[in-house]
Amino acid sequence: MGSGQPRGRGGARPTLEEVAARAGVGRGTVSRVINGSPRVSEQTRAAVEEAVAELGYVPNTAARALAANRTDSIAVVVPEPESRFFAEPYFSDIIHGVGTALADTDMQLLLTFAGGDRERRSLAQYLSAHRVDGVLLVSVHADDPLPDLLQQLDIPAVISGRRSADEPLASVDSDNFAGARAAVDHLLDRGRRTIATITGRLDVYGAQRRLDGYRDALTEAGHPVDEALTARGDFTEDGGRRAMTELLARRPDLDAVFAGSDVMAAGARQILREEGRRIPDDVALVGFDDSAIARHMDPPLTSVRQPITEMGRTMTDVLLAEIADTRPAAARRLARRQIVLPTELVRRASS
Amino acid sequence: MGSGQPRGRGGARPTLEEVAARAGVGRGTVSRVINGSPRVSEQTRAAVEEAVAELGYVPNTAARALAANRTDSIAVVVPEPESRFFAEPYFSDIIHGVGTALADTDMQLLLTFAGGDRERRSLAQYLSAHRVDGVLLVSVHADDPLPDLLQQLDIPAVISGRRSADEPLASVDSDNFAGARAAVDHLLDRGRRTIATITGRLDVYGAQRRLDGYRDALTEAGHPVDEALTARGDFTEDGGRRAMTELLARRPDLDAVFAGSDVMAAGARQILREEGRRIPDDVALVGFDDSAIARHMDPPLTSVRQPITEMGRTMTDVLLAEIADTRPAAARRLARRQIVLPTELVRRASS
DNA sequence: ATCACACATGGGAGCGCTCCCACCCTACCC
DNA sequence: GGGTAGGGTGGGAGCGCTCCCATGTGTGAT
Repeated sequence: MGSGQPRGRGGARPTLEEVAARAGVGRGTVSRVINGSPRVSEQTRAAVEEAVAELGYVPNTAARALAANRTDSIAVVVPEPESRFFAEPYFSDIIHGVGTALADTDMQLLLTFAGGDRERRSLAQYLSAHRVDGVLLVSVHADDPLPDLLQQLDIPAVISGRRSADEPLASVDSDNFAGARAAVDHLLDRGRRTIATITGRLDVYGAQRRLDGYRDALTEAGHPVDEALTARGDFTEDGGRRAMTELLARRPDLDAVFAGSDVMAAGARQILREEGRRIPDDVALVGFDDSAIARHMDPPLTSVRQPITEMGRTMTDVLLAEIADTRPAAARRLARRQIVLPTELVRRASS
Repeated sequence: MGSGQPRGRGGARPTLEEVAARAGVGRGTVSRVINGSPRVSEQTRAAVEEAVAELGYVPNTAARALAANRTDSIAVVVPEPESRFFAEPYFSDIIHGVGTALADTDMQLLLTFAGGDRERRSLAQYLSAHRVDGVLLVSVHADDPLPDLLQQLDIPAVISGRRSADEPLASVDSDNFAGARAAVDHLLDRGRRTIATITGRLDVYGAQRRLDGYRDALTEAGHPVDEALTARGDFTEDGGRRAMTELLARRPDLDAVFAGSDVMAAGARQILREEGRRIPDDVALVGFDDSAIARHMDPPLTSVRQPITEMGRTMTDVLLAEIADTRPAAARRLARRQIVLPTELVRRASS
């Protein structure tokens, strides 16, 4: 169909101007229709829409971005070197949630990879230059410069895994504290009394909160918190093994372990088995994340489920709201939302 | 530093023109320097680079895209409704590989979610309108209209998981055939003689190739292929369970199972255990994918590892090469590359 | 000294859109 | 009947860049 000389790959695509000509109206009117402005009469709108359909017109994003100074796209910053983020199921699920939230809009999703601190610093400039409308930050370290830079540049951003209790950026987290409490309460219910914990890296706020929850549950139940029952891991399987070995050496009488992640629980399980401890008969084991590992472990692992997909969706919703917010920067700053989503204990055979 | 009235969020950013003024040269010259053209004298280049550094200039992507009719970005199409793609470890690893390959370039990565066929159809138009420079297609069904549409629109694309032996698009796959052969050869080596297989959905070409490899290994070893030993799964755990139940009913004497995916192997394992068959003593089990599940299963699952991250990297390299190729469409079509990457058998306790 | 040519450079003309101002026309009011 | 809104509309003026042509400017051959 249609001839006209093709201009590069994909052939020529109709422009706003051509739609306007076809519909017998001006450029401005077509623009108004495309952008859903109410200031267009019903019949004009119909005529334009018909022309759009006939020509198969789709607006040119680049031109729109240039003229309107917005990109209709947001970026997810992927902390590349950290395998934890790429580890199951975090990454996929977050992205899935983001995708779901974005499906209703015509926003695009950009994936950017941040390496070390140097790269992160240049990334901030990069992001602002590319005029991404907003940024989703996941799994950020306490000393990461990126969040502050984004705030300084006044680029809307939402963080998952807040850096501290008073995170200045909008944030969405799961309730690590309550999740840990539920896990430990469950172990107490099961009659366990010597409950150890393997923590994640404590410079990750969420890991600290899980430890807090563990302590709180014990204290509230009237049990003293024995520091010998706390071992520090680093979210890796190997760290889980080391921590478990340590715990067993310090307190051979322990009868339960709450691990700050499923992966660490897997490492712990291996040591427990090597040492001849039966799960759950001798030692009950509970993890955190409810990843695929938990379901397939032997015995299947009781774990605290985080609503990760929902976190991705919520983050996106919050970000879109921030982007849409046209009030002055100060007002926007005050309105920043800190959202905490509930966790859920999934009981399986390991406890 | 600098005043000037800010224009929207993020403040005003320097333009090419300002850099040119600062360096005392014309716009064209700055453009040449930015884009690495050789037709600039050494000292002019130095002057421009200094001005760029002083001003912290970063080119405006939208303007560049509009003027040059290219976007410096590629899209990964995510087949959203299929959980298989989001399942461990495919998605993360592919993306990881793509990110690695993109790190050396200044290309951006766009994630687009394709729902049903309708959405996919409109997506093609969308992609061409957004002027993505190229598209990465993963996990495509035999009857997906998107690949053909992309070809029709002459948008560079690379597919992973080719649809058939004569895939017209450039493709990158792992060697499913050889991987399956290696798995079955390994079982034969172990002295197993009644080897069953659980296939994935056979409208996925890779699943068919795995079945082919299974048959080929048996035939070559002088064993007849017994159709009763082949059961069809669908890549899900539940499908694995159903297939295993079927197989056990048909051939209670089987002594090994080659599953077309780790997830299906997990399902099979569950049935085997319920039926009182010990792994590997009574029945040896081998999976495909070498996912986290395989490492954490009990006993750890022997599995065929696919170099998924490398596939992502290779796909991206091929795509970038296609984008850079300026020859006429016909010549480009002829040069399309079909790459097959080697798999590797990872031996664990299940066999 | 003259011509030719390559190389380096400046800047006009757009890319396709949004924004906004000016304009027109049709009520509606005094 | 004239004045006044105000909704509806057209189109100029950019957004910041690349492309390309025109214009120097220096070098070597004639």
